[in-house]
Amino acid sequence: MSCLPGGLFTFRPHSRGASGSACPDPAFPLRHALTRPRTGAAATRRPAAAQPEPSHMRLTRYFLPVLKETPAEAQIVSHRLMLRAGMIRQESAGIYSWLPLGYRVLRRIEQIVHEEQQRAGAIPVLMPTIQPADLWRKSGRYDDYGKEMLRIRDRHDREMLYGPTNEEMITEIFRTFSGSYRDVPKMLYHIQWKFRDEIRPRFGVMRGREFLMKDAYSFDVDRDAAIHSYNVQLAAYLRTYERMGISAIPMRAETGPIGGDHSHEFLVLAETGESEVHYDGAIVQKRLGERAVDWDDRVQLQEIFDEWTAPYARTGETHDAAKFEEMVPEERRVSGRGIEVGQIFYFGTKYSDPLGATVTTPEGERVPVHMGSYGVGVSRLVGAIIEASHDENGIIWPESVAPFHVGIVNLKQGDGEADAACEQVYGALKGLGLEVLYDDRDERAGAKFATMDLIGVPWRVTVGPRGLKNGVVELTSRKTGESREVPLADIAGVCAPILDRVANASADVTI
RNA sequence: CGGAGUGUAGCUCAGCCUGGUAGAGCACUGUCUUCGGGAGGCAGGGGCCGCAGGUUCGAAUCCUGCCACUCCGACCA
Repeated sequence: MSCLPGGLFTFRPHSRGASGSACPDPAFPLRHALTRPRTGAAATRRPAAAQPEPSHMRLTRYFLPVLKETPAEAQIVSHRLMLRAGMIRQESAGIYSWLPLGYRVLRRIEQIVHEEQQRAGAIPVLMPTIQPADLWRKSGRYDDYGKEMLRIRDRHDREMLYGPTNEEMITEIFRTFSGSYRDVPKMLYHIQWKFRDEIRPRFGVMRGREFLMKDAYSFDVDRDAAIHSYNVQLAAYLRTYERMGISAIPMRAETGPIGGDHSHEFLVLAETGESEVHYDGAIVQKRLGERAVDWDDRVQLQEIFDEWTAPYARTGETHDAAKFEEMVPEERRVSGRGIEVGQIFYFGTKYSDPLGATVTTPEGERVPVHMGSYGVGVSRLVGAIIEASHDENGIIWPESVAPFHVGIVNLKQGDGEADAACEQVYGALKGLGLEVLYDDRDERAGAKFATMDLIGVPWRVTVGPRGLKNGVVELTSRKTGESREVPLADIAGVCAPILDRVANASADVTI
């Protein structure tokens, strides 16, 4: 069996249709907005004056090929909505182009993963997509991997492959440059495109052949140290998913030949999920929130691990009905479906042994390093978030991953007063540092509303003659549908909290 | 890889059974009327009917082969 990230994230839907669960958005920003002081990093880190003006934030200049009708091939809701919202285009079975809107979301998710990995102490690298076959012969996996591995030959007839995962390569990198206990602990990660030649790709980006994935690898001198690295990644994942506005529950996973309880899959609850899940309903409410984490504190990280793994939460594979009933009071027992969006794994010396990745201990003994690997399905998350957060009109993006924070709908394009008011709102929101999509097309109101709903922009400012007569515009939440009139001059103040929330958890790191 | 389908305009599809030189809606262009939830009229543009053979006076239509895509299964585990 495969215990490796390369074997993760297959997807099989259970049912079609309605939305599942996403974390509720943070509080509606309208209340108290005018009196609430600006807080957080955003106010200082994004000087408005330094913002260039990308012209593509006006819809007439953007590339947003939305479809009114649903393409025939899309079976599940996230696939349908990604096609309709002009996020992706299929180029071959399981292979997609990311169009501007989809690319924006993908980059946002990727950025959050980068920030949280680095916050937790992992170091970014980038390994190639193409690998030599010899490396895989060394680990013995070249023949094991089968037809899922895309094998190619270069002009000199050398055997190469498009990487389905990178354990071999990262282990070689570590082995080459590290030899002492002083060189550990180390945690390296990369976000790279991978290819698995699935027999039957389906469900859009949820189970493509080419997919973007974060893989982190930890190197430690012994098991205890490796378990700490594992706990660090678990906490980092909790932060990562919370920032994306989704609830991904760590569930005990199969550990294969290594044994122990150190593999967890993170599942987003959604009715269309591929995995059967059983869990203590109380865990859904748990939040790491703004808890200060000392990433070197083994005790604290162990406590976080214990806190999140104590409640019963398992997939169908590891489910134990008797234990479930014993551990969880009946009213909190929940069974449903989930989409796997990450997996963390401690695998000891499985690769360091055959590949000879050792360090010398203070006592002069050469020992193989203890490793773990930690995957996040970056491109898959785009689909998973949509599965967990949509309605009959389209996508409902959590603020943190939304392609645009605010959309402006001009109800009477070409009308001097409406145009001027839109420009004023547009300028004010951009000035804050928010990313704004201004629908300046000469379209009817209904078409503009439908587009904004479909692409899931979390906040919409509606500007029309009716409101302007009273000097107000309308601010509407995509998620709740709740609206409120805002004096034109106050729009920036009212929207400021959005930026605070979005930038709130953003770490001071660069790639 | 087994089974079942589908390839016709940018998208959703009809036409194929029963061969006679290609259609609708949406989208697009122009125009008029509309204008707070995907409006309506008029006038236009757009297709080597997946590819290659074959049958026929004549093929989108019938036959053969190939290719691509989709669905079910197996696979992922």
